[in-house]
Amino acid sequence: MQTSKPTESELEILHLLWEMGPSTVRSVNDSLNTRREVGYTTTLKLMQIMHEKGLVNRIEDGRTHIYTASVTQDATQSVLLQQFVDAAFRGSAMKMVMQALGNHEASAEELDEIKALIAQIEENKP
Amino acid sequence: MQTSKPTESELEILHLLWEMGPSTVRSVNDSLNTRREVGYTTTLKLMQIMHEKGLVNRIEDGRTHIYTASVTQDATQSVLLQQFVDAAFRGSAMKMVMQALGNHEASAEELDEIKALIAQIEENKP
DNA sequence: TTTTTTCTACGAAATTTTTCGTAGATGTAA
DNA sequence: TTACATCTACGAAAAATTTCGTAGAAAAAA
Repeated sequence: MQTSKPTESELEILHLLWEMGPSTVRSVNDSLNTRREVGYTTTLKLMQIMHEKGLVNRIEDGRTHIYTASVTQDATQSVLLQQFVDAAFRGSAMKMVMQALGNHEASAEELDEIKALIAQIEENKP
Repeated sequence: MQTSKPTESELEILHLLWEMGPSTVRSVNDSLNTRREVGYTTTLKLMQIMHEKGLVNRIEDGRTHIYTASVTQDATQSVLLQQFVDAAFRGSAMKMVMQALGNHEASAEELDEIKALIAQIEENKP
């Protein structure tokens, strides 16, 4: 069940749905507009397209529709990550990780988290 | 000097230029065609656009043009990575790294590399 | 020299993504 | 009830990206 890759705008909406849970077009549009100006029917159309693609579910509540993401954040990010690594790093996830670690100012806690994860991976395959 | 974000097709060509060094449109198109079918003038047009955007340099060698990438692989990947992390992980590079490490089967050597990098980062800011 | 191949320039078609206007239905306020 | 606000559906414009055809110049082959 390969979830189709969302476009950038669709991804923005997915993030809001993951964050806010079941939402109307109105509330999604309101949230979007705290970041940038978008017309209501623009958001509506996008969410209709996402529904056609199966990225979101919707139920009718009287006259309005309530939308929820039908793909999980983890699965979506996993697909996007894979495609990004292929396109930008020619498939080398490790090179990408190294670049990310190098660029980014990681806190001590974050580094500890990563070390713990690495230790765990190493345990599972000696 | 922020290098403009290349599109996916442009990125594909940049990878070839990074790999092959100075190249003609012909040789870039030949390489592309080992992966998928692309018309010669399609590649030509793309490289002309990339030249306008400043993504590549070119010099004339008689009738033909020789192209080279004018942006480095590291700088480009850095820009792309930043934008990808923003769009797909809401800015959390560490979450992305964790996901990448979790998804990907990393070899012992690769994990060692990462551990070394982390150790180095920790040294530089105690 | 004539023909054929190979190059760039250029414009525009085709495709994908984003944006919005309009219409019609339904609910809400006056 | 009438006027106004809000919702979906729909089509299509606008913008960004990708693709390719044609023309004309220059080189290579015949």
